Amino acid sequence: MKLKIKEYREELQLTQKELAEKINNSQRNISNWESGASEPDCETIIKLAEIFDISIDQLFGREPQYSVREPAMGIDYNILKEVRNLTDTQKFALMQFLREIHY
Amino acid sequence: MKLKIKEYREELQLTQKELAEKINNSQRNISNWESGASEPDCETIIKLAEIFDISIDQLFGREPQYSVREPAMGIDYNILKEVRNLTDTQKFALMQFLREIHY
DNA sequence: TAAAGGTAGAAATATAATTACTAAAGGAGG
DNA sequence: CCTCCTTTAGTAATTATATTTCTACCTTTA
Repeated sequence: MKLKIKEYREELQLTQKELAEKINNSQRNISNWESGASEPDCETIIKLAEIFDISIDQLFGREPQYSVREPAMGIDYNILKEVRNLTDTQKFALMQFLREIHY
Repeated sequence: MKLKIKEYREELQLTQKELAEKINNSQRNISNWESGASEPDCETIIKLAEIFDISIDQLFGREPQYSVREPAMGIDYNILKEVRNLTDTQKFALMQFLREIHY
């Protein structure tokens, strides 16, 4: 069984190493899971679904289950969704804001 | 991680042995999975969800319908990278900013 | 009380996951 | 073109975990 880890990781533009750090695991394990050489345990499967903000069924490559209630979005995804809707001018303002946050 | 195998098995009024036969496995393994002593692999997890006629999320003890989202395509790479490096506190500030930015 | 069905303890074994080292592949910049 | 750097994956050793086997303990029922 090969979970759809690579697909969702790349969607978030994370490297294997970055994803590994987010779930306290090794880059090599991410590689193994993505290739199907091994499988993450159930606890890790949940972590992955949470980071990708998808259902476990989706991570397993099954049909998404359409939600009736408000989806429990992850904070990263909420931000990305907002950013996508910005105009170029607003994006410029956002970049300035990000610079201020850093320094 | 303890999957909700026992609950759904009993709902179907199956013994561990009967369930084991349905998925070509041993009674002892069912026992181990139910107690949390071990975990079934991903392929078996799918088999179980199919026999119980539930989502994998339900088998994991999550809400029947968790979250669904569209693919995050077309995000500006630089912004995405910046956002990812923020602390949680900074992310909250950013969300505030994003809400204000489009009035 | 005996017998049968259902489940789980303990220990040995088998199998799989994880790690560590490292090399290949692909880009960025000199 | 060359070199450095990043990203990913091959191999093999190690570690961890699942699985098996044998069996004992319940509970039910005749």
